[in-house]
Amino acid sequence: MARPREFDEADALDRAMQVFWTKGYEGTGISDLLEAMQIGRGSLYKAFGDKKGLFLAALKQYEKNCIEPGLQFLNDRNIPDGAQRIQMLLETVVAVVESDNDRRGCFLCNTAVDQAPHDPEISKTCQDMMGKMVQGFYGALKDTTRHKNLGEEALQKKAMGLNIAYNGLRIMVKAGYAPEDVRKTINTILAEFDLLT
Amino acid sequence: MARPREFDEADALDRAMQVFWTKGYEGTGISDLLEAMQIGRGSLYKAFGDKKGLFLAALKQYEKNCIEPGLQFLNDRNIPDGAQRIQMLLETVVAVVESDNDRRGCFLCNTAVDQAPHDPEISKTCQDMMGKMVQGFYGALKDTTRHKNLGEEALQKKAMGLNIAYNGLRIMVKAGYAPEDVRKTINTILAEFDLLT
DNA sequence: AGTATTAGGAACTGATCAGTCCAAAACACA
DNA sequence: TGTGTTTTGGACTGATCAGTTCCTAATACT
Repeated sequence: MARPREFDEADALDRAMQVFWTKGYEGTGISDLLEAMQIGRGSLYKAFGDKKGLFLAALKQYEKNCIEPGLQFLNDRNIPDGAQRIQMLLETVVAVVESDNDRRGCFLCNTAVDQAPHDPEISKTCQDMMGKMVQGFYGALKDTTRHKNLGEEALQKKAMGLNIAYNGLRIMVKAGYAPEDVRKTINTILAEFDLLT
Repeated sequence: MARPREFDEADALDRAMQVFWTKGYEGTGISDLLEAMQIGRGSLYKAFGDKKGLFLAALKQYEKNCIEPGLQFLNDRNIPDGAQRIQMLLETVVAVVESDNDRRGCFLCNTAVDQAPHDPEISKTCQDMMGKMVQGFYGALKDTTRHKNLGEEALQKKAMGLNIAYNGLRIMVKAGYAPEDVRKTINTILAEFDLLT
């Protein structure tokens, strides 16, 4: 018995995510969001509370749209060798630069760098999401012949190491390095972590 | 034949660097800078041009104050084993958290993430500075018994790999991870890169 | 002392910031 | 066709943004 919402919330959230991802939290104005989301001011504040609320919702949307598929890929037994899965995931980092000239990096990493230190709620969300990434690497590592005999703790540590390497690669891209340099570094990482196929 | 400057430029730059480092470019207002630098608006604009000019100068100051000493340390033969120098450098990343609860991370990494993609001049500066970091790791690697027999290219690649691991560790700190987790990851990195002493 | 030149600082610019308010609009139900 | 409830979007708020202007202060040189 009320007026129904005229916009699709998930759709609007996707657009908001893209804006925050591209311009960062501080770099994004409410007007940028309104334009991208194609909704009015009142609707935004009624649906998401305030800027930070919308940002957190967008971050969760990133988890659903980008992190979760990554995890599924890292645990996808259709590619039997986990090392190959890891290699393919790392190569997406450079692929998006080459195909779309997309240097926005990882929205999660970006947020960890520029917002997590200033807000405990965002900090906690970042740690949770990074924890999931680590578990993704862990799952892939368990499916490698070379490491399946390692203990659980050793695998966890290696997974954490891979995750910070992944984050570092994302920074390298944002700093502006050429795709071939990034690719070379990916190979180095794979070699050092004993993941060359 | 003119009025002399009343403030010390390097000193003011140090303070500006601290503010930008702590709050980021977008998060920093001119008023924040004026308060920290203890100078007036006119002086700031006369001496540094505009906000971006001041930021670039502060970034250079970071290079001089923080990057260069790091490079010297990585190449300091008073510690004969390069692997130990690398270990000690990585441990400073967690040490600043434990002693000062300083989670500002690396000003260079922060800038690469949130400003480099939006400004070619900053992008270039970031790449230059990261290149220096890589050369620092390279110098240390050359002083390790285990790797001195590696070819130059292999050493360069390993140095680049260490640099992105370093960047990843910085992100981990900013995300809010506990010092013991970071320390554990440092050990993992050292192990994977065959740098355990 | 007088003059040229630069530094300093406060008042001011228009633009933009996040957020609020409110009247009109659109629906469900009676 | 009312009536109650919620959405909508534009007008508006005061605060802050980066940057300019202009007058005074402080020096060096003649």
